[in-house]
This record gives sequence, C-alpha cells and structure tokens, in this order.
Amino acid sequence: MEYFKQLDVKTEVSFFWLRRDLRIDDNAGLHHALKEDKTIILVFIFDPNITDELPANDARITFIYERLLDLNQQLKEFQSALLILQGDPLEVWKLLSETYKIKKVYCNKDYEPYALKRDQQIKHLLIDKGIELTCFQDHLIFEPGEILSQNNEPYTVYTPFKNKWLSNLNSIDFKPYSNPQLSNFHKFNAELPSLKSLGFSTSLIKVKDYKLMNINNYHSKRDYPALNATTNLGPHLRFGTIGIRKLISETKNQSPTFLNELIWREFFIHILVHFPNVVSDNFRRKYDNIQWRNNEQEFEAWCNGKTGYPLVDAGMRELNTTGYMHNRVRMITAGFLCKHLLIDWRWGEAYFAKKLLDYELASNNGNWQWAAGTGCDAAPYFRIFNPITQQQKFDKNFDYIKRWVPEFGTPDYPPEIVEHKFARERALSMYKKAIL
DNA sequence: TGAAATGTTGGGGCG
DNA sequence: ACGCCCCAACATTTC
Repeated sequence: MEYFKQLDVKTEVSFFWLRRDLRIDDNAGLHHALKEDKTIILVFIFDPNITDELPANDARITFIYERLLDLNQQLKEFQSALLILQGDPLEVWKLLSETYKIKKVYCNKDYEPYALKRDQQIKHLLIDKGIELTCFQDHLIFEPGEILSQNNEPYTVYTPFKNKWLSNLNSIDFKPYSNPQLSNFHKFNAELPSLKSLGFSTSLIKVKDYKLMNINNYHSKRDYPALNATTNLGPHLRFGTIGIRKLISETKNQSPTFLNELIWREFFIHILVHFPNVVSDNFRRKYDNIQWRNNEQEFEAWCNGKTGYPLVDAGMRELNTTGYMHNRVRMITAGFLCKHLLIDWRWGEAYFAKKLLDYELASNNGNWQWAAGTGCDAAPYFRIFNPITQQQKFDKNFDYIKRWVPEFGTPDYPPEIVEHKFARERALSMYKKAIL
C-alpha cells in the first residue's frame, strides 16, 4: 500500500469512511463529521471479502470507481483528496490506526449482516486504541426499531408498517442535510490508484442516471416494460449516489405509488435486521418442506432466457445484457422459476444478486421470498402468474419481447419448457403437500 | 403486485 | 307470448 505513505503522518486527522454513501450532498455522517472536525480525510476501502466474489469487470465496481473519481475531483477544489485503499477492512483499519494519529472515525450505518459484524469488529479494534467509530443513520428515514406495532413488535405485514411509517414521517422534522463545509477536509495531495492497479477492469455495462421526471407518470406507466418509464433509482440508492432524505423531500407529494416503493425498501431492510435468518431460511418455516425439483438444465434455460415463454425470456435477457430488469418482469421471471419450474428461490436470488446493478440484499431476498410465497406478507402460494396472460396485459404489442427476443416466432425460438396448465397444477399440489 | 373454476344473470334464437 | 337453451358477460369462490 504505497499510496498510503503520501499522507502527512505528523498531523492528527479524522476519517470519514465511505461505503455505500458515495456522495457529499445530504450525507448524514459526513455532515456531522465536517461540522465537528476540521481534519477530515475521506477514505474508501475495496474489500476483497466482497469483490473476490465478482468478476474483475463487474459493472458495480466500475460504477463505484467512477463515483470515487468524481468525489476526488470535488475534493481537489479544496486542496484535499480521496484515499482509496484495498484489503480486509479490519486489517486496513489496524494498519491505519498504527500508522497515523487518528482522532475519530465517522461513517454511516450499513444494515446488512456482513456489514454489521464488520463494523462491530472494527469498532472494538479502534476503541482499544482509544479511537471512536461513530456510525450515523443515513440510509433510511426510520431505523429498525423505530417502526413498531403497539406491542413494540416489528411489523411483518407491509400495510400497517407503511401506515406507521407515514404517520411517523409527519411527526418528524424531516429535511435533507445542508451542504457541508468542504473546506474542512484535510489538505493533502494524492494520486488515485488506477482501476487496473486495484485488480479490476472497466465494464462495458454502465449504470444509467436516475430519472426523477418518470415519477410523474409512475403509477400509470410503471407496469409496462417496453416504456422505460421507471426511475432507475435502484443502483443510486444502493450506492448512495442520491440521499434518501433529498429524494423523498423532492418527490413525496408527486406519487403515492412511487413513495410506496421507497417504503417497501425500508420494510425489507427492517425485516432483514429483525429476522436475519431470512437470508438463508424461509420467513415462513411451514414452507420448509417444499420439495424443490432443482433441475439444473431447466435452471440454465431460465438463466439464459430460453424457457420458450417470451416475456420470461425477454426479462432474463434484459438482465443478462444490461444488469437491469423491469420490476413487473422481475415478478414474472421469479414466479416462473419458483412455481413453474419448482426451483428453490435461493438459486434465483443468487443469480439476481450476481447480475443486478441495483442488487440490495434486503430487497432481493424479500422480493424473492415474496414471489416464492415463503416470505412475510408474501403472495399466497396459489397465486401463480400465467406468463401468457401477463404478456397480453403488459406487453400487448410484443414491443418489449421483440427488443430482447428477436427470434421469437421463428423456428429458432425454443418450445415451452413446460406446459403452463401442467406446471400450475404441479406447483399447487407440491405447495399444498408441503404445508400439510 | 392472479388466474382458473364455478356460479349467476340476462338477452336473443327458436320451437 | 312463453319456455327452453345457449352463451357471453360479469361476479364469486377456489386454488
């Protein structure tokens, strides 16, 4: 870690540790850090525990890197720079704390199981050296524990959760954080390591900008995958390139349907924190006895968009090509895997996790369990999408299908992998048997 | 943020 | 005019 030595070791400094909050604006932890401290250094750590699972040219890594370049550019105006490091965060902080005189470390809370454990360990490591690690609430409007039922229990049904969330929103002083004092960044020079020197390469798939204007017609257009009428906020919320307070204050009166989606996001993060076993187990354990067929050839066909059901195949090909899939089609492809093919939702969840640029553990897990019927407040097991009917409703003119499955209707297009009526009845009897 | 099966109703053809 | 049947359209129930 040559790079590291560029820092002036004699001065006492504080760090703001960027993780999935890659912005200056409306950033809770950074706002507080710059208010309290005049020697802030921004640091980002590429963590091999995460990145080793990904291909070198993963689009999310490219996106993160490009955001970091941007941030560094902003810091330059104030004679500061961004520190980019690589390694197991526990090791990195050990080294940093042994090398420099650290006053304090700031960051924003991350609620995923891996992150909670990591931050706990680092907190202990630093406190042993007399350094405080402070994690701020930034990613959510309300934290787990702040939205509880009358019995002080977490909600496991969405609608009462939403009602409580909305009434709580009315009773708090809610606004984005003001622009921080950028001149309080520690002044030093540094060159950023190249993406290549970090062991990565640039992806050809790019994260697109978000489109807030699509919120206006969100309710009427969001279900039609051919329209490009969604906001593409997913990856930006995932990596924090927009602040949730700013987003909600700018949009909350425009579309209740859109706001609902943001509340679902918080709902599933709360569920993940309160019930961390959902990562590997059914939320509803009574479905544990489902005998998944788990046919590998069929899974392969599903992954590659070759099931013979054009809307399913279009969705999977959109995902494989762009790292994005329209939400309506996510429900249909997920339902198809679980119900028509009787393949374990965990297989589908893992595949989406690998491919989606907006992959977020809580939402991905929550929505897969929803589709499988095993989740909290999930679709009942007997609710089975008919992929043909869904096409007639939501892609009537085959616009979306033609875009992703150009050979549809020609002899090159595969036959249906399983007949709908047969698959439906098979799923019904399998699920029924499981909960007997 | 279903779809299929089953039940009900009412208009029209027809003897 | 009447009863009967058919069946589309809609409603309800079931999975």
